[in-house]
Amino acid sequence: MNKTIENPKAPFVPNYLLYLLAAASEAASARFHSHVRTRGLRVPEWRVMACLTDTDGSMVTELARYAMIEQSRLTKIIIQMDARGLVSRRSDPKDGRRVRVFLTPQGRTLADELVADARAHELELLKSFQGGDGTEIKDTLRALIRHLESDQPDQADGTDSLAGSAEIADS
Amino acid sequence: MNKTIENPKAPFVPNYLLYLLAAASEAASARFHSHVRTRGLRVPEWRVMACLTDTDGSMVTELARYAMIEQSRLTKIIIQMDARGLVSRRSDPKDGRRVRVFLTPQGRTLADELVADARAHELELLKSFQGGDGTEIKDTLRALIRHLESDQPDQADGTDSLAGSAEIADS
DNA sequence: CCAAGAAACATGAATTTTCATATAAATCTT
DNA sequence: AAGATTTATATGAAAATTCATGTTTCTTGG
Repeated sequence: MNKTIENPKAPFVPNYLLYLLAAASEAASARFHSHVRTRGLRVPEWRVMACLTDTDGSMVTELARYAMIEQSRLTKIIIQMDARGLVSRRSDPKDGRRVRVFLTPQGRTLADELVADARAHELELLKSFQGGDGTEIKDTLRALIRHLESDQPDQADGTDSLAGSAEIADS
Repeated sequence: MNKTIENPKAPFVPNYLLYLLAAASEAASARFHSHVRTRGLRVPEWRVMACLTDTDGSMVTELARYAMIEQSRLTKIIIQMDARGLVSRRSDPKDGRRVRVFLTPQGRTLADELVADARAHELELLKSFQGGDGTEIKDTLRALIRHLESDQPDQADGTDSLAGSAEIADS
């Protein structure tokens, strides 16, 4: 049997790593995201709050990286959250370009509650999933993230499987 | 030392499973998603194409589940892709409510190319990551997805860590 | 010190996404 | 077989997101 010939019956998507990662992320988050919305927040807002519990007072650009939200989008989200009294924005006295974002007392209360809920949810999930504390899967994911972020833009041998011609499909 | 007391110095986000999953998914997909855009597709469109290489002719609702795209959004995406000549929509003769989606010849050409690129990218990634074929991480992700999809709506003991009061934060 | 450049945010217009609901076609009920 | 329900998709208005670029504030070299 020639292993280089693909089995025409084997579906692509359900065995594709990038799909599995996206699907796992979605499936794992679905319940908690519902809970977040129940508490009156959208998911990106929850991400901002969670990040601020770690790094209160960080600047917009830092927060954008940490929360995985594009900068101009984050700016708009933060402005709304400011208007709702969840965060406050103060320009950095040392550098007038920077805007530092802080949880308000009200924001912190909500954030702390949700982080507690998130921790509880995570514990239950890990317990019911494989009984442990998730060390294994977390280590794997962290390793993957580290590997991917340690830019390996091209193969050592110059191979670049993603550098074909770029005709776009137009009608 | 009391293990029930959280270490105030330990950041929440970078050790939170749901964050690790989302971050891993993002990081793993970033390069390939750029490639997809280079080829004139947006990410959701690529997802549709990839799914159709597996299940050409599926109905909108099925495709929505498979591609993890909400139905009304998918309908709009498909209409655009139809206008671009990438897919065609035909109503099911057996059931007039259903709309079946097919790759056009042009769409299939592009889809096949991108799936080949995706496979190559995946191989390189897995090889450079841990040398293997990804069996381990894939099995873990599949197990997690299965576990999450096998609805475990409540704990057997009635515990539901996500069922608090639902005051929303308004100004 | 000044000009040039860079960095950090903000903004606006075009596009997409969301959410609730409309429409249409099957299926079920009695 | 008519009416009620359910299923499948489409639609419209409001809201969010994207992308390119504007504005302001530092930084740096001369």
